[in-house]
Amino acid sequence: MNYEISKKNIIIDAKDFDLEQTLDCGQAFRWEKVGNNVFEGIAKGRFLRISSKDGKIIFHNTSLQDFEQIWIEYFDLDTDYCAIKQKLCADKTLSVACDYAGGIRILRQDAWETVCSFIISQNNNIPRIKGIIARLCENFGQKIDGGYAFPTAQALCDKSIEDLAPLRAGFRAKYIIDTAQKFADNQIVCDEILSSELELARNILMKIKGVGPKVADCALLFGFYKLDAFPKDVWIKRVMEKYYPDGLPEFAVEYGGIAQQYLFHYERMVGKDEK
DNA sequence: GCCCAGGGAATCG
DNA sequence: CGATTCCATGGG
Repeated sequence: MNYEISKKNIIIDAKDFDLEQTLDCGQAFRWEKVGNNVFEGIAKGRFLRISSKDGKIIFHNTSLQDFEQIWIEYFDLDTDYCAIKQKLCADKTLSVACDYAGGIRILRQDAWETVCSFIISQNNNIPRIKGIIARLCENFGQKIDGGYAFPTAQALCDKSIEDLAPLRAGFRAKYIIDTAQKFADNQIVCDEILSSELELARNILMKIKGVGPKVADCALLFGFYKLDAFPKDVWIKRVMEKYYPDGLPEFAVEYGGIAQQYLFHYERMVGKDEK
């Protein structure tokens, strides 16, 4: 990973990395756009301000240690997205979709945080999901420099539905508590899921109340880095009927999750363009 | 199989 | 403006 250090900032090439596409695409819910090409958020218990300018990405006020130990992994900077895109773009539709959304990177987020977040995401919209998660962190997360960390499973496992009332999470509150208990007492072991193949990993996660196929696949893609996980929401179901009635082309399956992201945003952009 | 849960955003009339 | 629709999952 090539970088340069300028004052307290770390700067990299923004090749295959669009901040807005990556941070505002519904894979993570704790990033806020605070200006043109400037985002702030908290991940892995750290606050970060990150911006882009003139083909560069700038990690503000970041130590080399945090960059190397946290952010390279989180933003998946050692993965060659150019090569993956080349593979996927052999398909015509994917090639067009890639032109719209080719700057998306799949973040390597915390597994527990991701499962919990996508349970909250079910039957819900992004602004409200962000609100519930923000209140979850403020109420139960550790105070850190710049905000609140995502609460641990241990911090939530002994809570009642009434305790979670301030979140206004609705019927999802009971699922959050059930999930926290399963993570806290090792009924769910992240390492087992990480080392399992997609189908098995899915079945493990779906033992959690509130985790169906869609939530499981989102968690596996965004929290367990299973790039072949292919979450099917209503948008993607439409895309599949329209372009791939017989399924994704075989060569795209191993990177199905990345393809899903390109197609998802392509379809939504086209919808907006038509208006 | 069908309806509902709990809520706010988006869209419609 | 108010009314309606949307959304993923589990339980009755």
